[in-house]
This record gives sequence, structure tokens and C-alpha cells, in this order.
Amino acid sequence: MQKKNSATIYDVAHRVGVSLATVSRVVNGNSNVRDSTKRKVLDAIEELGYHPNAVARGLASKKTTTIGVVMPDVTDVYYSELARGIDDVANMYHYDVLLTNTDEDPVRETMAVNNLASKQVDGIIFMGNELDHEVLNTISGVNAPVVLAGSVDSEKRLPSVNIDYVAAIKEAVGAVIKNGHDRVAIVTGPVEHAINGMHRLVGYKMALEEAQIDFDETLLFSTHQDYAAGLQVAERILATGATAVVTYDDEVAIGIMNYLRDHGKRIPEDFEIITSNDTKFTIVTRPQVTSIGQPKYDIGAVAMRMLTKLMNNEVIEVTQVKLPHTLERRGTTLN
Amino acid sequence: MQKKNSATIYDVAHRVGVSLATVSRVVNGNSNVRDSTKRKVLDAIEELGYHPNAVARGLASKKTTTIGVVMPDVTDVYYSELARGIDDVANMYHYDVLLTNTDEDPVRETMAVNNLASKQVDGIIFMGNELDHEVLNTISGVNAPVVLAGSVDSEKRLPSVNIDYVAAIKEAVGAVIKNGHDRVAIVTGPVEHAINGMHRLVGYKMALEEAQIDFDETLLFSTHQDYAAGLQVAERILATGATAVVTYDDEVAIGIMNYLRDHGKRIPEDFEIITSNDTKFTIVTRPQVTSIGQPKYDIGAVAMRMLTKLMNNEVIEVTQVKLPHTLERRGTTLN
DNA sequence: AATGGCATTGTAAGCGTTTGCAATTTATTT
DNA sequence: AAATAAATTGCAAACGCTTACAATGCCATT
Repeated sequence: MQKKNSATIYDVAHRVGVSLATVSRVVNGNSNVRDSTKRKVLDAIEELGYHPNAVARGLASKKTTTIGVVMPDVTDVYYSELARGIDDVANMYHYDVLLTNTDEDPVRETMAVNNLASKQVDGIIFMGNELDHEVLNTISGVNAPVVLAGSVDSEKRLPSVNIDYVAAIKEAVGAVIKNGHDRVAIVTGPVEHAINGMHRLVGYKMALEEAQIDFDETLLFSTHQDYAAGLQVAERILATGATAVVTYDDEVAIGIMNYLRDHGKRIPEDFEIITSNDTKFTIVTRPQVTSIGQPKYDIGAVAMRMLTKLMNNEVIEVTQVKLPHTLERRGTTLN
Repeated sequence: MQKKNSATIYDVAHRVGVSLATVSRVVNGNSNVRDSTKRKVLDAIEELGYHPNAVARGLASKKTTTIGVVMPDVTDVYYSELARGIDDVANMYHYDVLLTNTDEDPVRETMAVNNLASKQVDGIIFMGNELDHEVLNTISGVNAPVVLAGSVDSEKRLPSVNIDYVAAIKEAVGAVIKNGHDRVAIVTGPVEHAINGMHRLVGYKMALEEAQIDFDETLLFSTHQDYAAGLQVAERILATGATAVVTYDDEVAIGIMNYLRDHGKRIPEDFEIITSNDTKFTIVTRPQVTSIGQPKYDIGAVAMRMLTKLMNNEVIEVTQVKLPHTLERRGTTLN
């Protein structure tokens, strides 16, 4: 295994007997090169096994063909599906993806964005339930376009792609109300987060209002997003006399479901459940869990496509994209 | 929003009245700088909002503080947990992660590795069930250390961290045999892949042999790794008269379980199931699925730690790391 | 055959850092 | 106070590529 001091553009130029510029031109597909010399250059590149140094290229051209993705946790199925959508279209446009996990910690989010900026990424896709003010500040200070995916910016200053959370929750709550429930619990993350307080809760209240049911604060729950949290909150939900619940996280929903069944409730006859993220989790359980249907992959893909346009200085017609959602009726609801 | 032509090292040098070299030294924590000037430089950096350009730095120093991670699919919970382990220790050592999905396609794996090389990553972590010969070739041609995580290289030429797949499968199969089953099916991925043919199958046969049970090829199944595949293969498994199964994928296992229950089998009384990846899926179902326990996060973390050493030219004592595995007995097995 | 115009190629100045080495300052010895 | 050692700093050459701009070559025109 020899020291692979890989060939440089100089080497191939020298080999062919042309200037650096010419080699650079053929490497970059620039048209103004005679066919015959192009061929010679290509041959030399082949023989020398020349691979352009992307770092040098980045320094000279001020483009790194790399984007940054800031997300809460790769391990979270919801976000990883967005990430996959992002990655696929990023590749399509020949961008690489620099990935950062933040666990929704504003401090780490800020660091991540700054770090990506110093790495000179051409653009950033940001995911997270809430856009901290500080984070938003450093984002807008970055010299590269940023688009939000599956995240809400209450001030709508940043381009973003989402579903209509208010409408989605409203529909979900409305669906169980229509099935005869008048005490439906809702479990979300911290209410301070806009996506919970401003969107989910608003949708919930709208559905209640439409059915002329008074809002009862005791039916409002806030948990971590994991299975154990579902198990725990279930008991408290039961205590309120609720007969249906709409949750923001699939694992939580399943935790609730399993707890309830263990405690003699039949699902969906005695208790209905609707969750929000439509991940694979909703499919593998029995019964399968009814969920708001989100085009997760597409949210990522569209966000990335949008970013490519931004990076290309193209004009964007709509900056606040709302993708259609559905209600996937499965086994935890009647009808 | 002014054009943020961010300050360069030159700007701060000029501002303080020192040379570039000095600024560079303080930025890099080099000791040989007088305290007073260090302070002045730091102040200027603060005032100008100077952030080192990592690309320029990379070109000059030939280190990018970036590593590449090649994986089948972020969306796969098994791999995403490894990725999280990798990312956490990468951050700990101040490396960024360039992520690539390959869907286990050797062509894309090769492209990914080459691409990462041209981006001058300092190291690569490779994940995937099988190491194609071509891929292995391009890997060994790369001028950066590579370590495998959760992947087997039959020729053991590359550093890797794994569990002992042979032993793990043997134990799982042995466990159901001990419970009285003599017809235990095994479902894996393509047998051509070493991890299946060489490891899983070998472990299976060892367990049989130990119990003096003849190998019956009809009990060997190969599927895609998803829930639907489990549903499908279940019928065929049932037809063989098998009364237990060991699978390589959690979703497949759950597909099998649900199919069997729908067809009147009681789990685990009539049929036992053990799966291999111990993802969250095994927890949310009822019954919960018995699984080989793998320290997924740790596999990633240890692999990354190993990579840091390699990148640092430190000597590695053991290059083929085997982490301990367990058998997580849950609801799909007796005992 | 001289002229103009386009296609092709070369020149060289960056891009923003790091870093070996030399130069300068400051501290220590005697 | 001179001499020597040690600590700070500056110089300038890389790093490998892109890209205005200039230079050259080639062809058709007249």
C-alpha cells in the first residue's frame, strides 16, 4: 500500500502538455475545449487516477456542494424519514450532506449552525420542533440559505415546508368527536413550543368549538416522546374520564394503547386513539394505530428542492409550503 | 441583511497589527503567543465576528475534521442507532459527519467512498451487511482510515467492530431448542452475503448440531427486511411445520408474529420467535419480542473511537473488536 | 493576402489558511 | 554589561483549484 499522494490537476496538465486552466475546463464540463484535447485530458485523468480535490475546489470557487442538515435525532423515525427525503434529492443535485444531531437543545442547535457556516456549506436544512429565538438569530446571520423542514417559525421569516398542523389536528380531534366522544384528551410536547401551543392546541380547540364542547384544561397533557412516557401518561388520562386521545408522537400513542388494554379497555370500542406521525410503529402493532398521515419523505424532499433553488439564486414563488396531509384510519378508531 | 463578507484572518491580523501567523496561532491554541497579544487578538476576533474558514484550513492543513459515514439507510432503526453512536463520539472529538445512504447497492457504495475521498474526509465509517469485493477494493485505495461498524469483512483486512454473530445466533437457536423445539426455522437476508451465509447460518447449524438435530434446508428462508416480508414468509414457514423461528430483522419478526396470531397460533405457547436487532419495535408490540441484544449505540461509538485513533496514527491493539451481546428474553419465548 | 471574428488555450491572481524557518525581542547568566 | 538562551513574532511559500483576462490560432470574407 504505497503512499497515495494522489495526482493533482497540475500533474495531468503537465502530462498532457496543456495549462491548468484547460484541465479545469474539461473537468468542469466547460464547453470551450477542442474535442481532441479534451480527449487527451480525459485519458490522462484516467491514467493518473486523478480525482479533483473538493476542498481546493471549494476554496477557489466558494462553493462546497455540501449542505448541512440540523435535526433533533437520527434515531427518531419521524425525522430520519425527512432526512432520507433530503438526502435523496441532495444527491440528485450532487450535494453531500453534513448531518448534526441536536436533541432539540438550542445551544447545540446554535453551535451546529455556526459550525456548518464555518464549513462553508452552501445551504442548510433545519429541523426541530421549535425555533428558539437565539437560534433563529444565528440562522439569519448565516451567509447561506436555510429552509425549515417539519418545523414552524411562528414569524414566518424563513422558508419552510410543513403540513398544516392546525388543520390536521383539528381533523383528528373532529374525527373522534364525530364518533361520539366529548371528552377527548390531547397529549403534546411542551406547550411553550409554538408547534404545540400555537398549532396543535389551536387545532384541538377549533375542533372542540365546532362541536360546541368546552375546553377542559385537565384533558391537556405534555410528555416526553417515548414509549415509557405513553405508559405513564395513560393512567392520568384515564383518571380524567376521557374516552379518546390524540397524541403527537406514535410511541407515546402506543404506550397509551398498551396501558389501556392492560387495564381492561377495549380499543377502539371503549377508547379511541389517533396519533400524528404515521411512522412504521403504527403498522406493526395490533391494532394498528390510526394516524394523521404526513408525507414525511416529501417534506424533506421538497425542502431540499427548495434549497437547491435558493442556492441557485432562483426566485421562489411560495416560501411557506404546506403539503397535504391525510387521516389514516386504522384499528384504534371506529369507522 | 447586509452582504456578510465575513472577516478573514487577514482582517483581524491587520486590526491588531500582528501577522497572519500570530492570529493563526491563537486561533489554534498554539502556546507560543504572549498573553497580552493573545488577548488583543481574541478581542479583535470577537469584535469582527471572525470565524475561521474551515475549507481554507482544510486545504492548508490537509485535515478537514470531517469523517464520512456510509450506511444502507438512515431510516433503518438498526443503522440509525449505530449512526447516533458514531455521531456522538465524532462530536466529542470535534469531527463532523458526512452521511451517505447507499441502500446496500455496491455501485452506490463505491461512489460514496470515492466521493468522500475527494472531499478529503479524514476517515470513513462503513456500514452495510456485505462488503462487496469491488467496494473493498476502492476502500483500500482510499487515503484515509476506514473502519467497519456492524459489517463483516470475511477477509478481516479492515478494522471493524461487531458482535459475535455466530455465537449470538447459536445462542438464540439454542434457546428455542432447549424449550423443546426441534423444527426451528431461520430467516435471513441473501445467503450470498457473508453475514448470512457465513455467520448466521453457521451459528444456526452449530446449535442444531449441538442438539443433534439434522439440518433441514426447507427451514431456511431469505427475505427483504420489512414488515410485509414477514407477513408473507410466515405462511411458508407455517407450511414447514416449524414451531419456532429466529429472524434477522425485527420488522420481519413482527410480521411473522402477527400473521401467526391471525392464524390461530398462540405466541409463545404454540410458536416461539426470536429476532436479532433489539430495536424499539420489539418493545411496542404485544407480546414484546425476544431478541438478541446488541449494543448498537456502542458499536457505532466504539467504531468511531477507533477511527479517531487511526486518524491520529495511534497504534491499535485489537482491530477486530467484538462487543458483548445478550439474549433479551421477552414475550415471544417461553422462560 | 490582409482583415476581422470566433474558438481555443494560457497567464496569473486569487481563495483563506497553516507552518517551517528566520528574525526579532525578552529573559537569564555570568 | 555582554553574551547566550528562550520566547515571540513575522515572512513567505505552500495547499489544489477556479476564473477573469489576455494571447494565440484558425477560418471565412472581401
